[in-house]
Amino acid sequence: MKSTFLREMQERGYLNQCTDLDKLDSIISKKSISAYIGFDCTANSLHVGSLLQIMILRLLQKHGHRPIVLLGGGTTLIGDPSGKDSTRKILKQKDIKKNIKNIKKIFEKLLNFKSKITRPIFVDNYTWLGKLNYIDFLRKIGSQFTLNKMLTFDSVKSRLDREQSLSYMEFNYMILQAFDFYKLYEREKCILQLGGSDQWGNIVNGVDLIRRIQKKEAFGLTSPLITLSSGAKMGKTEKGAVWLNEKLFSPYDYWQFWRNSDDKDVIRFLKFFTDVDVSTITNLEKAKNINELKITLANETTKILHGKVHSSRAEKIASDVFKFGKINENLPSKKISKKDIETGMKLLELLVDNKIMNSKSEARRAINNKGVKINDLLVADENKILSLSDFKDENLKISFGKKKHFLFKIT
RNA sequence: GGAGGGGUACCAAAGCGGUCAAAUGGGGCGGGCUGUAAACCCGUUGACUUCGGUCUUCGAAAGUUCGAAUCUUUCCCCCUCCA
Repeated sequence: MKSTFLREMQERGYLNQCTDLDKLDSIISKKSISAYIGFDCTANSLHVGSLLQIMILRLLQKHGHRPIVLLGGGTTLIGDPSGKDSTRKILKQKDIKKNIKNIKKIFEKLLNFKSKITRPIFVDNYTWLGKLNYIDFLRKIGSQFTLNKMLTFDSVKSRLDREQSLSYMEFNYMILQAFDFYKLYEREKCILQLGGSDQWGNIVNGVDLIRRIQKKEAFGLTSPLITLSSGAKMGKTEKGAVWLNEKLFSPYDYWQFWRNSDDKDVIRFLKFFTDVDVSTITNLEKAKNINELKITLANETTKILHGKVHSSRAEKIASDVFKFGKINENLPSKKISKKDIETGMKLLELLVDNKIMNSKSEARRAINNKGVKINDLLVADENKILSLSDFKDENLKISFGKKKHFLFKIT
């Protein structure tokens, strides 16, 4: 392969399928191009499930190409049926707008805005989808699609095969996504659409549409869907999704998420989710033991998203907590008033009020299962009432299990 | 349109008048072992509780009964076969 971009894509394991790899390679090795990935705006943050796609955008920049981030303000109003059993709830436009704003902030942290050539472009497809004229659209775009072919697409077929209902609205999704690509080709000279392998069908439609209307060639390139070695989908933990927004998922938790990776995933993840050179990773693999590698993984991934300060802080907290069992000042901490303690605060209430536990029953259970510690001392009494003597230097560390620690400070 | 089968907790699946807050498996959580890993073993898995109990839950609603996840009626949804 000639182009540095595709070569690194391959080295890192990002390549799954391409409409015409050789031709794309020869174009991309000669000049800088624009490529786009579409993101769904159903939630007000992206989670690790989208991270691979973002890494690909970063890689584009690294090799001198311009990423286009398409935020699907229009298509989210419709809902992509790919890979889904049932129609998902339809969001209000107001909520989608809010989501777009928040998601954009994540990209601002992850992408590079310094170079003029590779500075990302943000587009919201509502800009053009929102003002489509139905008749014009059917005549110009709808005429290019045959029902015969549309019915063969996996996203459609699997629904129909299982006799799950598929609304006419959702059925149109693929046409809209194809139209997006066509629009971006027109507006930004975007000749490449990237995406997860589940997007193959949608992407190919866009490539076809550009060929038919513009008589020009565009390309589609997909990356594999990443699963954990356990077979589970990436990005879910006991706490729910691993969000990229620090308000929903703290840098420390994010660091811990990577630190807790399965042994078998570590090298793959270093290639997928860090900027470390593949050759360096190969050397690291020999030089470091698996736990050191996990720390490298956690540091590198956290650095990319939250910055160096947060990543080294998280590492410090972790080593204090796990290696030395110390109370680290930087643990997520909450304040608690002296008065409340003096008047007798129940441990159960503290646990539930601070969302450490979801209910008092759950908290009771945890205590009875020997899972709750105060300043590293096991709590035996489920009805324990906190007193000032439980505090050590005005600090109260509550641990749930071995990994979750919370700090309370008296004020 | 006709015939049959089914909707049970996070998921799968048993229960088919009281002993059912509901077997079992998976998942989750906690403990043990370890390396903040995997595998394995143990415990736990509706809520509230003054730990006596109380309240809510088996697709929805109404009913029979001292008593219903279990029986009856109506409604909604899903699946299989035939047309």
